[in-house]
Amino acid sequence: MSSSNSVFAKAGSVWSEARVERLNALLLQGLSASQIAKALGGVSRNAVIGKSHRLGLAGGSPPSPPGRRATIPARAARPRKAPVPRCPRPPTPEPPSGGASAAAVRRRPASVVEAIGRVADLTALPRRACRWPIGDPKDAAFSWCGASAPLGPYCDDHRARAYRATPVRVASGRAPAGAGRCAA
DNA sequence: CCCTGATTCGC
DNA sequence: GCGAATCAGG
Repeated sequence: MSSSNSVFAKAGSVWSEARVERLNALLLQGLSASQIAKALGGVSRNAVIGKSHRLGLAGGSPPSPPGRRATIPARAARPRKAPVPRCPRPPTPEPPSGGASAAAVRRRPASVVEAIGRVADLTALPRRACRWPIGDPKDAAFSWCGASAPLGPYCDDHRARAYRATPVRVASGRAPAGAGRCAA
């Protein structure tokens, strides 16, 4: 049974857990696929989009902001080789209930820095401060690490999680939003 | 022409 | 599952 190599994305894979975390964080911030792609590095914008779709964070077509697609998804991609009559697409059941989804609150900043400036008041985070997103950016309690990160965008603790695919979970799990603070 | 995301298919 | 290619719109 040589099933497909469904080896889940782990350390070593393109999308490690840490990578996916960043992808989610940046996506929630409203960064564009290209921005995220460049932020992560090594991945193309299409890769980011594809991954976001697989994660279930399929954009959401923000109709409000100027530009950025506002069309129906009933478009057929290029006929690569054969028209292969696939199954008819379901009329996309709309789950409008519950709270606002990630795509519902996404904004459209021009850059990461801009996103940081608007989401959280990081006026005190000019440089060498850990930029690890804590909690949901859309949450009022959202905050950034802010610990000393002289070697990179993240502090020692988060750097390990960002660059290493080792999900070093804290003893009691993850720190709750708001309480996210790195011991400087 | 630039950008964006969405979709599909092949690997 | 991942990503290039392509489409489509602003």
